[in-house]
Amino acid sequence: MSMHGESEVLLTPAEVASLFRVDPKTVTRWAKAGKLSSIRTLGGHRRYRESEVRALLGAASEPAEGTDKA
Amino acid sequence: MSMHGESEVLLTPAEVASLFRVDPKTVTRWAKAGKLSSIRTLGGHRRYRESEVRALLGAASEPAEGTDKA
DNA sequence: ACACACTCGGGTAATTGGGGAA
DNA sequence: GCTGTCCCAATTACCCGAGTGT
Repeated sequence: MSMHGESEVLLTPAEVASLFRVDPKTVTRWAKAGKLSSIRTLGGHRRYRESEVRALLGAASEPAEGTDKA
Repeated sequence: MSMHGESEVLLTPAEVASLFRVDPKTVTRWAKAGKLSSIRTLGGHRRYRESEVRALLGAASEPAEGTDKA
């Protein structure tokens, strides 16, 4: 066996949906809306980058950060 | 130049499956469907071209990039 | 030659995609 | 505007036993 250790970890729609506590269809909508990048299998199913999902999960919108607009 | 002549890097079904986050059997199905070229070992096992796999993996839709260029 | 992991083949559930409506 | 659920068709995942690769 060879070890390259260079692959990007991809997540299935169900995985992402589970992480966000939403329906898999909703994750699909996010991908369609361009809010989330997706890689397609040769059969057309979507795979998502774990790193990107994690980043989005970590992006909290607490009332003490972001833009002080209003 | 990046030609190795006939020394093309080949990947095993498990390798390709890992890259696409699918089951090795699914990769086999892609090969049967002609969506992916495969080379057979003398025993009948399939091997895949890394360059081809990489090219197919590059088909990712990104959210909104190239817009933040003020 | 032995052992172990992987891949082969076929068949059957589960998931996903797309559209549309609540 | 956003999400969850319905339909149906396609794709994918897991079951087995047997052969291959190192």
